[in-house]
Amino acid sequence: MRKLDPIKHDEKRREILEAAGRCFQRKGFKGSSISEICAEAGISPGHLYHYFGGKDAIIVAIAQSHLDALAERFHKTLAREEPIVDAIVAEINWLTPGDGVTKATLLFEVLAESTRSEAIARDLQSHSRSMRELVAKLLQKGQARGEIDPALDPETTAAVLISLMDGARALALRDREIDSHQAAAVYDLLIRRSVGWPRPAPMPSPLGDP
Amino acid sequence: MRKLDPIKHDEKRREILEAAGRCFQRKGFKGSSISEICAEAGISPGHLYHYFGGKDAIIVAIAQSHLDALAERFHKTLAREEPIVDAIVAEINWLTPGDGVTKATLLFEVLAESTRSEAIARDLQSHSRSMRELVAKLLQKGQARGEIDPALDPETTAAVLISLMDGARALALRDREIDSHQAAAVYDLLIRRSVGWPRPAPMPSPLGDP
Amino acid sequence: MRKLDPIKHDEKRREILEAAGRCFQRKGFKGSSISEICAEAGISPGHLYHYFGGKDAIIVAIAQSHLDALAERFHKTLAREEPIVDAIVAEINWLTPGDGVTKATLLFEVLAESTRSEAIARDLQSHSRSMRELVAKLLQKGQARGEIDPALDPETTAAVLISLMDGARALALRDREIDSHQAAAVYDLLIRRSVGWPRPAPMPSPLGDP
Amino acid sequence: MRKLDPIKHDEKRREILEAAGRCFQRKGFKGSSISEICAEAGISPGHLYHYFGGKDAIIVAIAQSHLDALAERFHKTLAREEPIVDAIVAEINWLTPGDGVTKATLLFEVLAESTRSEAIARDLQSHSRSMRELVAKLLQKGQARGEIDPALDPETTAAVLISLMDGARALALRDREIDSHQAAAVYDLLIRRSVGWPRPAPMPSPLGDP
DNA sequence: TATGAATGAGGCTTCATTCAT
DNA sequence: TATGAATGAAGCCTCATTCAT
Repeated sequence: MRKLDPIKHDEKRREILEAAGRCFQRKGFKGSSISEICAEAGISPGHLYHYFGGKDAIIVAIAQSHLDALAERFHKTLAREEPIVDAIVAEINWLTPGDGVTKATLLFEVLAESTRSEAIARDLQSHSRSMRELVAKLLQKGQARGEIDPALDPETTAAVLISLMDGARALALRDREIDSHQAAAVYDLLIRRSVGWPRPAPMPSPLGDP
Repeated sequence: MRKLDPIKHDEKRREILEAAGRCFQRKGFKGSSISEICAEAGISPGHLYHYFGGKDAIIVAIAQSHLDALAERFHKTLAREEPIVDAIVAEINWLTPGDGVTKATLLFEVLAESTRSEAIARDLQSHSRSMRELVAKLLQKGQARGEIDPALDPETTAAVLISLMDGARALALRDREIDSHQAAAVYDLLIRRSVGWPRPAPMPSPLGDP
Repeated sequence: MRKLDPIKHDEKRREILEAAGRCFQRKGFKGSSISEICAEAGISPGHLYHYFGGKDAIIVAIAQSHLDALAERFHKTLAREEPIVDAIVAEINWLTPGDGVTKATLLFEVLAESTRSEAIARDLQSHSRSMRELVAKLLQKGQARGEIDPALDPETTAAVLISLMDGARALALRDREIDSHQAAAVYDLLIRRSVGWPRPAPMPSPLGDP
Repeated sequence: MRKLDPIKHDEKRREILEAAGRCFQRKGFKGSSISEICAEAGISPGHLYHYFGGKDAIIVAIAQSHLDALAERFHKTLAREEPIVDAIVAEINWLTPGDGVTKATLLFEVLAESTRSEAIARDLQSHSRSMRELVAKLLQKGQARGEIDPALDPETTAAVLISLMDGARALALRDREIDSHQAAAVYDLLIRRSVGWPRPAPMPSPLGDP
């Protein structure tokens, strides 16, 4: 009846969300049942409905919180004030080790679900927009400093750079036999060579050019 | 006495698979029910089990056939005998128009499911491996011709290039407000600058450098 | 907070079991559907699964409880401390009236099912063993008292005597036109003459012998 | 359209019936599906309906043919013209070896089903009646010859003796650890002592009586 | 005679959700 | 706040049966 402790309430909500996240990672959104989530969270099914309006609400909340978590990670990396290119490379480096599968699953779940759920689509897009704007701003700063090719449209380039991270996640699932450090090195090179400025000098052709 | 046309049998199987594909695209693997699929295919629920052992078998078959379709598209593009870089860029260009959402959904569904289904994981990886090997071979050819940076490891580079296509698909869902042609141009530039050889000369800074 | 009455839980379980027992008696194990059982028990189909893991679990539980019931009846009869032979005869007498059909059905269902279900086979055999051992002990006592032929192996004889009760149940189904009291009298005579000791004197032939 | 060969027709029917019998033995009446039976018989489901009106018809036919087989066995034993008591003992001896389980299953299936199917109930009772009458006649003959206790009602005694065989089948399922030969010996003794005439002299007490 | 495609009802079970306590 | 009993719709699948060939 009375809100005894709104802080505890939020904490419980978070606990449930974490339990749900583990379930969803293992079995997917539709594959996880409310009772599985309750078991994982150690609460009763009835109780769960004090914290969430229904399964869809949980899914939306998980999608949000997962996107939040990714954004937060990214913000922390950016906070180190390195050149933006280094930050992106660092993110991709973080993705590549063996637990890439685990890290990637939920995002693809969210991407797929964004196709069906208007709410998730909105979340996804607003998150992406804010990350994109952040990156764009840094790119502009880099352009001002002469570190980034000024010919690039910051917004579009930002979107593409971010999409590279999704690609790296896909790679973790697709090519489990590819050495992750080598892959990271290729990404690094790919990014530096393409957006960097002044463009790195062409390496002398191994065949020798006159 | 009369063994009835195994051709018709295969055709029906394909029909059902197509119906299932449409459902899965709309509602996802777990979100599509057998009866929805049957309705879409215009058959009775019982009948479906003459053609597939169960829902999982359908999902696996769809995953396979979707990956096959993607591979086939890619092969066709490669068959044009352009430089590999152009082929990849062309693929990404194909992805970018407005129906990108539709084109992307099933792949993410498959990526997510590969986390849970051993069979799908195997399919995904073998498909990826064969695409990767193909691209790697072309990269080597390009290196021999002096079109591709010889410093790059072909296999790893191939994996990364392919992952760019997945990234482009993610971009279609994430950033629906980004102009797809501009994005394609950025991808193009990104790829050419990084793997191309002889490295394109640094463009003169638009700001003018002394 | 409040763990709800485990007693009520058990009671409900028993209620469902009783409903299932009635269904199984009417239609057999495989012939009774979960929804029939639910209707008989007055609960919803979903609810049944809070109490039983599945239909097989119900069948096993019914088999157990039916065997328990038979054993209990037998124990009560034995508790009257009559000679063992009288007890067996009394049991057979109880079986013979017109409702013999009803009484016999479930047992044959269990016997047939014991062929297919390892769990039921185990139950059946452990129940039989314990009844057999009980009877064997009483036979030994009878042998000590000179009431039972000491040449008989108690264990084997016990098994055979118990099997007579199954036979009597079969008779109820096979020969509905046979007078049950007469049959009981023949069983009585059969048992007394064969295991009794001192052997009853040969009756004088009614035809008279010189 | 035309009955090409009524003999072949009957033969096929028998083949199907045998296949069905094997299925029913393994899985029971309700537990065996038409398609299992078809697979076992090596025919198509549609074809089966040229020989039988439906599953129930097959069950009834199997029940009949199983009862027929049992009766035939019994007739053959009786044809040896031994005393009736020896014949019954021989039957029980045949039942007791280790494959008793296999031999018993179908009969219990039939007994249980006779509770639900009027047709099977009729079959069962008419078979039992005819066996009973046969045995009764032999008992009367034995009484005339002074081999059987003349005090026994032939019809009722016959029913009871036949029920002993059912009991022996139950014993095979209930008490798999009981030595079957010993059990057979006890049955033998049980029958001889009870219906035999002149009654075997009381054996001297092993303890010695004054 | 023989096949196997086709049906649709119904079986078992799971699930999201609600409600009394 | 917390429980778990309770519901009934729906999901996957199997089945007996029919029909065109």
